Amino acid sequence: MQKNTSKNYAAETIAAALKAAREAKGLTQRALSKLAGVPQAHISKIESNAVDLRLSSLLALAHAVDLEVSLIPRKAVPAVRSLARTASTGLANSQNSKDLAQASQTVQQLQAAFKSPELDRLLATIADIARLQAALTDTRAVRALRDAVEDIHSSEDTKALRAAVKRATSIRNALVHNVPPTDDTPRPAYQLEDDDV
Amino acid sequence: MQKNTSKNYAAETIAAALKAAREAKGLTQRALSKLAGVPQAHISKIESNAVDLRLSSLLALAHAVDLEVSLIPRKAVPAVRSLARTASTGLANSQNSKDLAQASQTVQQLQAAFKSPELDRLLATIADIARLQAALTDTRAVRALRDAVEDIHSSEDTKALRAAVKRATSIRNALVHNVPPTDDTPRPAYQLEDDDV
DNA sequence: GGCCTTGATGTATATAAATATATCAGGATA
DNA sequence: TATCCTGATATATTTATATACATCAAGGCC
Repeated sequence: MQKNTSKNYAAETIAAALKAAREAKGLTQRALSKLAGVPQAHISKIESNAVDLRLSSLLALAHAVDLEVSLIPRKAVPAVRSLARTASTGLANSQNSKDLAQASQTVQQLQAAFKSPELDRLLATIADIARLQAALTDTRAVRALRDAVEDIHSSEDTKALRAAVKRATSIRNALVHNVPPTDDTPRPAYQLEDDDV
Repeated sequence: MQKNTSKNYAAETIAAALKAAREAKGLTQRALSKLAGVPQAHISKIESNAVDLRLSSLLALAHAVDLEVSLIPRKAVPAVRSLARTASTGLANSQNSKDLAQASQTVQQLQAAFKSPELDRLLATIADIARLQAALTDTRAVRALRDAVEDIHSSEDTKALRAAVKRATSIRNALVHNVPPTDDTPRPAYQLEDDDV
C-alpha cells in the first residue's frame, strides 16, 4: 500500500478523474458502490490514492460513471485531450480533413453566390487533395509492398521482383491518380493537367 | 486466477493493445520486462489475460511502449477513436515510413548482390512514395489553404480567389511532384514517367 | 440538541497479484 | 545436430488488494 506519495502522477490523475466524474454525476461513494459493485470503503481508498487498484476495479468504476479506459499513443495525447475538452460535438477527423472539409464547404457556398471557372477548379483541386490524403491513410498497401520486397531473394527471382515493382508503381500511381492502390484496373479519374502553377 | 473467459471485453482489449504496442515496437517480452520493470513471466500472463493486473503494472507497461492510460467520456469515444486512428495515421504514417524504409533498405542490399534495371526502378518508386507521404504530413499547408478560402468573400475578390487557387494547386502539385508545398519555386525534382502500370 | 448523510478509517479474512527463479517446447539459425 | 531466442508455464514466497462489517468525525438540516 503506497501512501499518496507523489510517486505516480498518472495513477493520481486517474484517481482524480474517477472522483471528478463521480461528483459530476452527483453520486455519493455509497451510490457508486451499488452501481459499480465496489465497496464504499474501497472507493474511498481508491479516490485518496491509498491503493494500487486492479484493472477490474478501475473498469467497473469507470463504466459506472460513463468513462472509458483507453490506451492512446503518446503523441496523440494532446489531440485527444483537446478533443475530450471540446467534448461530445460529434466527429473529429484529422486536422487536415477538417480543414479540407471546411474549405470545400466554403467554396460550395461561394459557388451558390457566384459562378466562376476558377472557383470550380478550386473545388476540384480540394477534392483531389482530400482523395490523395485518403489514399495515403491506407497502410495495408504499403505493408504489402514491404512484404513483396522481402520476398525478393535472388536475381533469378524475376517473378517476385516484378511483383514488387508492380506494387510500388501501383501505390505511386494511386497517390497521383487518386485510385485505390489495390485496384488492378488503373483508371485515372481525372487528367493530370496544369502540372505546374 | 480467472482464465481468459470472455468475462471482460474491455480488459481483453487493453491486454491486446499492450501486446500490439509491444510488438509494434519490436520488443520481446524480456526486453519490455527490462524497460518496464515487470517480470517477463508476468507480462506473459498479462498479455494472455490470465491476471487482473494492477494499475501500477498497467501504467509501467503502457509507459514503456509509449502509450498513455486515459479516461475519456463515453460519448466522446467515437470521436477519440477516429482521432486515434488518424493519429494512428501519424502512427500508421510512421508505420508506413518504417515499412518503406525497410523495403528501401532491402532493395539496396539486393542491389549490392545483383544489378537490375527493374531493381533501380523499384528503389526510385519507393523513394517517390516516401516523399509523397512526407509531403502529406505537413498540415500547415492545408491549414493555410483553408484560411485562404475563408478569405474569399465576393466575386470581385479575385485576388483572394486566385490566392486560394494557387495554394490548392500548389498542394496538389506538391503531392504529385514531391516538392514542399510552401515552396514558391516549383521545381519537379523528377519527371513523371511511366504514369501507368 | 438530535438526526442523518458523507467520506474516511479500522479491523479481520480470503484471494490473488507480483516476484524470483527455473524450465520447457517451438522456431529459427548456424 | 546443436544453439539461441521467444513466449508460455510451474513453483514457492511475499505482499497487497478486495471484501464485509463496523465505526467515526464533520457538516448540513429539522
